[in-house]
Amino acid sequence: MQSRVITDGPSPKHVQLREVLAEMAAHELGPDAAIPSERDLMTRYDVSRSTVRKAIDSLVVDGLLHRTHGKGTFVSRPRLESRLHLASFSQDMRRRGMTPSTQLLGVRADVPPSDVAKSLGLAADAPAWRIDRVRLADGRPIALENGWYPSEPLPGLDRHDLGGSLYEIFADTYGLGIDSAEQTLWGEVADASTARRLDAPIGTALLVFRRVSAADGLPMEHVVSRYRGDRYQIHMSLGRDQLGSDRTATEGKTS
Amino acid sequence: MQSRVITDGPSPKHVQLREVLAEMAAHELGPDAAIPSERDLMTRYDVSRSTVRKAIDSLVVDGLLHRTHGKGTFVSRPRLESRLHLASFSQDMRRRGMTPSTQLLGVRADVPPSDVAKSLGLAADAPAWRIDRVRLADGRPIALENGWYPSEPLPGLDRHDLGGSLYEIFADTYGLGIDSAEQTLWGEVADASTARRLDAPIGTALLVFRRVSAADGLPMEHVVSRYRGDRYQIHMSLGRDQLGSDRTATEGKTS
DNA sequence: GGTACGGTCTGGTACGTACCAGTGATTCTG
DNA sequence: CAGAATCACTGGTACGTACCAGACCGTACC
Repeated sequence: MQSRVITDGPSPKHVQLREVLAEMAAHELGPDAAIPSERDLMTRYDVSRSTVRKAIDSLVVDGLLHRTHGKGTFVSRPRLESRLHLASFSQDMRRRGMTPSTQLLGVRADVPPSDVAKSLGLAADAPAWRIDRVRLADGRPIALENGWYPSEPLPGLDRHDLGGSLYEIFADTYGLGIDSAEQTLWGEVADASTARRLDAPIGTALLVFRRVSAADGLPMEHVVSRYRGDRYQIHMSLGRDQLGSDRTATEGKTS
Repeated sequence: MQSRVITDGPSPKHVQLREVLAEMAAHELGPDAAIPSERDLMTRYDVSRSTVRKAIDSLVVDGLLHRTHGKGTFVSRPRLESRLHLASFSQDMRRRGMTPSTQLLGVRADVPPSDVAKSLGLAADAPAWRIDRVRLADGRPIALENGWYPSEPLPGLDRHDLGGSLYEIFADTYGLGIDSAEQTLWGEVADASTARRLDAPIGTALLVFRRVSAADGLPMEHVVSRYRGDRYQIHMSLGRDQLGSDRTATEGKTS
């Protein structure tokens, strides 16, 4: 077989070589097979070793190849990456055959703490809605939510029924569809007031989510949710797909 | 401030430079700030430009820096579009500019508990490898791993260096590429022995992952990892892709 | 037979050089 | 003064060289 020629052209040589090698790895060679040595490749394609190494480097970073010092460079088996698919609280609960409900603790307009204001892109003294809720499944408390929502794009939010999905209210009443979010998850231990709200002992393990959601690039929500670690689990499947694009499903689960 | 000197030493120069730059980016500089130019760095640290570029390359790959042709190289704001790799403890730590390490607590062949045996598809009295490890970042304990691995497909596993990625050993030595996993996450509170291993107070909040991984449909791993909830966070970025199908990227993070 | 030693593959590190290609401020020119 | 040309930066590509270090194999030696 004669090798494709690498030339000075529209794309850099190392990119062309990369494509040649990726093609070779995917078709002519199988997983665990060795690709030609670097010195072999440089004569075969008439490029320098650094160009060969750069091409291989990028394939190694992408997980297509892996190197072993002294032995060679080999085709990797497709590696694992994951993307998560997240469902809403209500959806999760219903999927588990449980009935979700919400207990509204309070709604009021207030000036949020500076970090919240910053997340929401608000001026330091701008007011926002503060909404505190307890989420329940089959009547048992699962999570405590402390949310802040900018008041300017959401006039009269406090006059709505806040016992259900806020996202539905945003979409139906204000025409604001939440389309992105940043979420951070960590562990915490319940303090006295949180424990009381969740009807749990002080010191109960909690899963804490902080989520900042946006509609059309505008932050609309800053919410911290504290889930009972003993009643709530997150489950995800990590599966292989194709190189660089894997998907997973995630579900909340109550026990 | 005088620059740390880069020398021929135990670790390659580009690795040393990488650490220096990661430190600089994280502390002296903030997001969007420019790092010194490549030619500046090569005189400042007395290394060649290719060494400088190699150090920067790896930080770019990890998302810490980004380059703009003609303008410079800049510190990235923590972006969250990178993907979660399943065996990514080390990579996640490095991405945060921390140095990962592993402390092996013990390896032995033993008969696993029935639930583990069931997960791994083993007979009730079949032996398996039990591997206990503490994962550290910058020398501080982050997670405690208790893993079980079937002994039949993994003969002599205890003779390998278990201070790094087990997945790499599986792939390189046994030709077993992990290609799927089921993972469950919940909250817990540290008991006495876990607390001791993690050098944390009893009652510390933990994030607990249970993962069952498989290669070619055969279960190869049952591992429970307990992360310190105060030092480890998971961050996910949720974006709407198509109607009704959200995608996310996830990465581990230490604080 | 077993061990030790080279030789020779492999990839890993590091140097230097040269030139190309964006970016943006300065300077020249009409 | 407005626009074009220039220049001094930045990173991007590509070359060549040299030597180090791990893996493997064959051979010479006990």
